[in-house]
Amino acid sequence: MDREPAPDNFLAQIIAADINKNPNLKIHTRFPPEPNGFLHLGHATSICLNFALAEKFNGYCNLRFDDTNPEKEEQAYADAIIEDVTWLGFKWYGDVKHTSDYFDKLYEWAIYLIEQGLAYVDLQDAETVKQNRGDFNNLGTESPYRNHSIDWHKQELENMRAGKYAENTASLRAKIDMKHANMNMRDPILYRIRKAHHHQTKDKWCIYPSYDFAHGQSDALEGITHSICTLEFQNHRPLYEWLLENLPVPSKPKQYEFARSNISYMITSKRKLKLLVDENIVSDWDDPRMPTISGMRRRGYTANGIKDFCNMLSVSRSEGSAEITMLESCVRNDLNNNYPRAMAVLNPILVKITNLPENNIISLVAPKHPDQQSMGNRDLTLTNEVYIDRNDFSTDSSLSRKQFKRLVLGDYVRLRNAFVIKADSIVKNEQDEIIAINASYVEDTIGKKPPEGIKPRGVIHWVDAKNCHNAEVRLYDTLFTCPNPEQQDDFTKAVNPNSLTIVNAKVEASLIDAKPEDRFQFEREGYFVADRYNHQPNNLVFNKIIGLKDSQKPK
RNA sequence: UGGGGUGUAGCCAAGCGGUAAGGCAACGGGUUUUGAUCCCGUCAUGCGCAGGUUCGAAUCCUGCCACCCCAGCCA
Repeated sequence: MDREPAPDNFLAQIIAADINKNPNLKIHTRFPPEPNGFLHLGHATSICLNFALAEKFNGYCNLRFDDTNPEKEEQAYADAIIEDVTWLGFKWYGDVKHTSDYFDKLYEWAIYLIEQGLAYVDLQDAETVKQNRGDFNNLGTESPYRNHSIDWHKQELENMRAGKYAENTASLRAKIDMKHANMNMRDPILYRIRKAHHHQTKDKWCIYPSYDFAHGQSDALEGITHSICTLEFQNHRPLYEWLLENLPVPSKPKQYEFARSNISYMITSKRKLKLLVDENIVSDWDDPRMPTISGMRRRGYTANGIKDFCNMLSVSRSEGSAEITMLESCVRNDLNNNYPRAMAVLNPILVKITNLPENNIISLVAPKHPDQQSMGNRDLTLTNEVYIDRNDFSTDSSLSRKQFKRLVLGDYVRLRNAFVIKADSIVKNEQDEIIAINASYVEDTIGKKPPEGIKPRGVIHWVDAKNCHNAEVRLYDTLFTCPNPEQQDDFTKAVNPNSLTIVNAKVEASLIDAKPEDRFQFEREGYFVADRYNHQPNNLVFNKIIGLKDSQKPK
């Protein structure tokens, strides 16, 4: 349970050194999602990193929506992101921020740059701009508008803002170097025309700042000290710094990049995730098989399990793919330590205990957790009819005790939290299928060792057939059959046809009190959660979160 | 192809010139009324490769190799 604290990652080391140099430094990070989709596991690592770093160094972490592209963004996504971050258990500093909160300031700075001779309006269309940028092997060529007068550029920027130009026919560009080896420095676009409705600024603007022109300045405006992003932005850092250097910004944040890991058997490409939803391969973005935060939540993964995983992954600059077993281990660990046990039979077969009177009801008390008495107990009843799992019974008496620690015809087994029984005979239907087992119980074995000579093969779970509930149980497996679906030519071909199986189970009586999102370990089966949306007192629905670790040897 | 990055066990990863942490996985064994948990143990003469510097190199130098990112008015 108590893992070694992870050693400081390279970012924590950088921050520690910065604080060492300047003891008054107040660390300020930020998580800056674009509200254009649902958050997934990849975002979780970024969230955990930013919030954890701020907390570790007694600083702050902002939540800022990077909303510079009105065509892709929606308030509904922003709302979902807020819900996810909150569910993970993080509290951002102050109000939720938006890059769009700074549009006025950004526009002012655009004019400033023109006045400094460092930006210009280019009236070439998008295609021409692209052509003239050159490529890895060919230098770019300067725009004919590049050296027009400052006043001309100021006027044209005003014209852009006033809506006098169509989309892609004019843009504001930084005047840097069309021969730069870094393509991002070849007079990057600062403002482009988008005649679209923005979920925050409505119809106030028809020109929008690019990511590059907005991000660093927003960081500076918020007093961000360490601006952490993923590796693909490395090539943007020189531009990030160029802008902060040439603008009268109130602070000088520093950008650092880290590698975001892929996880085996998962995809985190937004486009591909969307395809799964659109093609009805999954029910929605929060389908329990999805790697989205909301999907994992509905699946029953715990926020602490996910956070432990992000911590365990650590932070580096080398990209790779983590095994899903790491995530599962963290989730299982949290679930094992902190959630109560119950019994549920997924594939029931009736056992009649023939030496127990018909109307006899035995009351039993079982701990909710084997090693955490503080969780208390639960009540169970036991009558002459119980259900056990079909897989826990065999007529093959040649099975060794080691191979099959369950009920075998003619042998003994203990019913978990109850007495020892012996299977005496089976009942078959016309199709020659076993429909019931006749058994007898061994007296005085509740909470006690059986008498000499009686050695139960093992312990199996059960539910009282006369006092239990039906429940729909949804069993999940990985959404993909291969470990690297993202690398496949057609990832939909790797979709696991058996990623969802629904069974009708019998669950112990106490589970009638389960509330949506309550989690349990169904003993010997795994961890389950009452479905967030479909579970009701008159319609019990449980999702399998994850199985128990199973060291059973292959037969 | 020009530029920017990264290579330590099956996977993630520490290591910052003094003789390879930790976790996941796997495999042995012990405890156990969950084939779980828990506990013990095993698991890199080796750090992408080849040279060099040094008493000493995963760490420094040189040269290779592999992989990732960049040629959106996306972020």
